[in-house]
Amino acid sequence: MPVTMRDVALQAGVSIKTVSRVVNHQPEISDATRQRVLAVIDALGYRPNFLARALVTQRTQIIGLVVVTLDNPYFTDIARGVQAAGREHAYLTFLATSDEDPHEEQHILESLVAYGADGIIVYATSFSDGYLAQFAEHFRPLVVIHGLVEHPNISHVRADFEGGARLAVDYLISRRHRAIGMLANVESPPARRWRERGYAASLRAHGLTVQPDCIERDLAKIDGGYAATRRLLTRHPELTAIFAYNDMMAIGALKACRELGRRVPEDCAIVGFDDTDLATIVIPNLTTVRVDKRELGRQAFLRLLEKLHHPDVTYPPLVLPPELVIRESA
Amino acid sequence: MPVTMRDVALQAGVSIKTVSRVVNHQPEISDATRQRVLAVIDALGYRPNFLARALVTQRTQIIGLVVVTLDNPYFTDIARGVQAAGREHAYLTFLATSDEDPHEEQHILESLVAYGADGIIVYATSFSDGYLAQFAEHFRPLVVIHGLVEHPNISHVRADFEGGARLAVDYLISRRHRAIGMLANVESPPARRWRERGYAASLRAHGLTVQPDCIERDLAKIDGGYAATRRLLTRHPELTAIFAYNDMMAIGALKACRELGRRVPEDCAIVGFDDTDLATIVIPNLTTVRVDKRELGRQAFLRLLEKLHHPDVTYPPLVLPPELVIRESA
DNA sequence: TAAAGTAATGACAGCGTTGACGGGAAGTAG
DNA sequence: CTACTTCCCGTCAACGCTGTCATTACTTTA
Repeated sequence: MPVTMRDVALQAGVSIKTVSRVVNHQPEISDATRQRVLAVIDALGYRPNFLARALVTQRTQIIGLVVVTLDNPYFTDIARGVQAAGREHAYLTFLATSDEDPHEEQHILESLVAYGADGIIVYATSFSDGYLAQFAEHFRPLVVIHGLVEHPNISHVRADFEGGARLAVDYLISRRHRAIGMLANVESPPARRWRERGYAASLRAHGLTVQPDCIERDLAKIDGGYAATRRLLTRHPELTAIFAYNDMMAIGALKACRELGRRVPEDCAIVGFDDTDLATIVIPNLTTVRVDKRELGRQAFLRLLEKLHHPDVTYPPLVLPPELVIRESA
Repeated sequence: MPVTMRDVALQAGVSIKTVSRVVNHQPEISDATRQRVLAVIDALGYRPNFLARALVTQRTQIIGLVVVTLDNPYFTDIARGVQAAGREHAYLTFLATSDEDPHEEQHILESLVAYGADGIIVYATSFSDGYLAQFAEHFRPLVVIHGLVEHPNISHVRADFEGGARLAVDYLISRRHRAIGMLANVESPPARRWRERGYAASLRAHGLTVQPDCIERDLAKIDGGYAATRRLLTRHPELTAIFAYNDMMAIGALKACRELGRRVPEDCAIVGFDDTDLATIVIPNLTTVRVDKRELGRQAFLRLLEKLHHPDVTYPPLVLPPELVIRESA
């Protein structure tokens, strides 16, 4: 059914190779035959078969992007950054989500290599660290966003979460808050608790003591933020401010405060993280730490491209600086 | 670098075909050789090359899903539905966004067929209608969500937008609203104005006149909803209710009302559409028309699967019934 | 005028896999 | 003991394309 080069070649009275040359814009061909072949291609509706091409060239011009979930606009923004950058360099981005299922994540990675993706960008989840190390062993260019695994095949890109957290907490302290709680992600293993380290560092830097039970953990979603805030505020009613793991949790906190009759920011200031689009649709608008998500995605792609062209060169991790965005919630 | 079947075959002392049989779980093989081959596969870290396989079998087990944007959670939910259903049937879903660029959308479709996607699911945009018709001509199974083009290669899945709109407006009328405005999508060509038809039908059914300039158009985003509402409410201060094209526009309307000093729902009731996750994070929570987005995605995939197995059978469009969700904004 | 390009095309092999078919060994039946 | 199965495995071609090299037909240069 599908039209192949052979069909075109037969019809145009040239060799398959000549058709190939036309399709690939190779110069060593006369204008006359080029036109003739082009005409036949058009008439027959020929489309090159990338699979076959990829099989021989060993390059697919496809890169894979694996993220945990698309629920959080944070990830869709990153995806957009990657896709846009990829597009500019004639790469097609294959976006796949594991839906928080580590098993599925593995499956996706395997499929990606089986289909010959030229490179892969992974947003690291707590689950994948161990697996990634071993995966990098048998796979080519890999860029990990917010990853921890050191490996020559892996390039790293991240935002300075710790610095961002300091920004947030410093600000709260500058606004005379002394009892500041934190909403953390239960799923973060110790090594990934950058925000918590920033939170603690800021408190200490201002002579405040860090109380571990002022950090409440839950899923990094709206519901998790809601539940965590209720628990935190019942245990520590004296808190006047909360620093949240991300905007999702901050929004949950907002909801909890409303239910508990605490005005935001008067009775309880709230600072989020990521500066997703959600930050400006809730009331009060979220004061939050902005991460340039598109840039993160873009840089991830560029790093990948770099690795694609120069497989042996190793770059230091790229770290993007976050920025505090002051709005209404704190 | 990559390990091929040939390598495994050599190492195991069997033919390539035998390795192939093991990899594909074919029965006609003795347990002894199977174990031996398996051992070598493991030792060498062999991974089958899907590209090569696809080239000969003419099936990739990949389906493409093309949506306009991932900004609106509406689309990510649909994507999840498709991916989940695909997973169950051993299909990998390739999600691609055109970012509202019709040219890019075309490019994506072409790439998808070039890479041999077994089928494609497209969420129709106003731009693609004409192109899709012609595309369907030279491409196999295609499922279009909310599409209009009739073609034997195309299956249709949609939600009953018109019915949903009637639900919303009927409800507003039952709450004694008589002056009801609507926020519409500028980009919808007449044929796709299901919601507007539902809106008009409901008004008429209740003996109310439809005033065309009570329908204000803008981009179907938060900002668009905001701007449209400001225009609408200055032109028609008498309106006591607004039916919005989707939740995004409804959220924009919420913001506009707040700025204009109109309380929601007391001074101006607002009904959204889609029931995305955003509906419950804004204040007041959005009364909206629920569309089962995951189910929409799931059904789209199932339709595709059906077409894959029985290319000639044609099914009538599948239409999902929406449902009114009453919350706080109306 | 012969030697040496140069430009345009074709022949051929191979990318890694599978489908179709073939054949030998072992088992079963007559 | 022959004939017919069944089981296991191998050979070969092909999927649609590109890289390499050979070939032909002209030019150009000394």
